[in-house]
Amino acid sequence: MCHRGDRLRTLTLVTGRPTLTQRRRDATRLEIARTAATLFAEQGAEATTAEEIALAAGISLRTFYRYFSVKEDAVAPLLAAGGQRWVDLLAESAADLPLREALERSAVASLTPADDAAVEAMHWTRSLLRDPKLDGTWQRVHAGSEERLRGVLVDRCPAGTDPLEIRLAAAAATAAIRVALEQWASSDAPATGPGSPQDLGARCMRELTAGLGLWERAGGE
Amino acid sequence: MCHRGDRLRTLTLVTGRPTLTQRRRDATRLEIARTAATLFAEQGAEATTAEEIALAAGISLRTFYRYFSVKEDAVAPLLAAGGQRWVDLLAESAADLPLREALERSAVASLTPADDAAVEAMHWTRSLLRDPKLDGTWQRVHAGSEERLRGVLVDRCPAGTDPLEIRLAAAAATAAIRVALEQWASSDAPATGPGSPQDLGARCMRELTAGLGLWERAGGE
DNA sequence: GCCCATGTGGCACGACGTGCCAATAAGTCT
DNA sequence: AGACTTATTGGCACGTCGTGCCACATGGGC
Repeated sequence: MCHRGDRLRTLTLVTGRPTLTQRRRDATRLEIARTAATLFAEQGAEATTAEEIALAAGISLRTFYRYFSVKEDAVAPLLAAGGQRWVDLLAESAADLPLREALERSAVASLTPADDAAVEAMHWTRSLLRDPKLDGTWQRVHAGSEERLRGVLVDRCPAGTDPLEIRLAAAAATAAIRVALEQWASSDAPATGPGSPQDLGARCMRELTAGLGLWERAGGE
Repeated sequence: MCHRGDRLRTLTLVTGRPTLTQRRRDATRLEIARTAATLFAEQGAEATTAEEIALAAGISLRTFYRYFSVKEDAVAPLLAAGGQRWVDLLAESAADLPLREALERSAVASLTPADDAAVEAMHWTRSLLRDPKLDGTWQRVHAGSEERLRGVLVDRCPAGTDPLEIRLAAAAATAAIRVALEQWASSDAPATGPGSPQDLGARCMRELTAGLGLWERAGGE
């Protein structure tokens, strides 16, 4: 009745950190993701076989499919990192900041590359976004972001807020990020300055969230 | 130098109608789609093989893949019909009607079932929408709608309108329809009345398009 | 009748993703 | 330390997917 897994899960609750093995899993996940991103950028996702990725990452094909259930999803951790950062920033943002403001600020912040590595990551993202085979993965990543965003919004809004309004707000904000990144990826604009993701993101976010009814009822004032 | 295909294409331009063979193709396409929808609704897309659909539709597996490049896309014509109707209605709508109004009216109209067959079609749509395997197809259908919508919007806006604004308007409107239909599909609400697609659609459309800058500049006053 | 374009079926093939089992690595307990 | 349990890995086989290729049928224009 008392399995080892339970104890580990308890440990996680106590220390507030994932297990060692769990962190190892995430590390290899990331390593596979980087390997896959390189190959996808070089020759396209279509021409890259799952076995190729697996061998390049130093694992067997079977193990690869234990980390990712679909070949294209191998780059999902990379594509999802930005969105993850976004909702994390929002969740940590000051509670007295108007929600709409907080939403836009965290979005812009997450779209602003902090260092050279982040700039490079954005250029990887661009080439991945241009690959039609990775469209499905890209959509799935956004669906995930939207869902997590909804969770955060629920926490910041008074209980009993119309779920549809929250859903619409999450959809609008996610669409803003999506359009901004797709627009940037299809252009030749640099990673910073006019035409950059944070520039487009701010404009898109402002327009798409301007008419939402959620702000009136749940300002967070 | 003068192939038969050229003549047929010319014919199409003259009569304004698709070729006979083209219409036949579309007819079988629809028949396959209906067959697939039935099977998917019965046993789920996962458990349905492409060969099964093909045989049930009276064609070979090889021919099936000449009509649809992906198994799940076999139901795309059904899922796309509503969106198609939507942008068609918008394109035909009175040019002096304010654009935002026209957008909402055509959306609601396309979401309102005209007869019993349409009601039944909506219930099919619901069960298809609940199948996680069909998510990708659903997204692709919406991407297609969004693109056609952009085309119509470009026509109705003065030349030189900021493409980003048009893109945002198309994204917002498409998101409204998507959210409305997904919300309805995940509920038990009937096809008409409160909680129905046209009810939700109107609310979603109003909120999501309220803050767009496109209307100020291109009212169609 | 012939001709040519298009649509169809059959077959083989590489790739995908999964179930299963045996071998190994990692972590726990005494 | 050693015995024991649990998680992770690799290998193999299997069904399905989607495509390239070729041979055959249909159907309309000459």
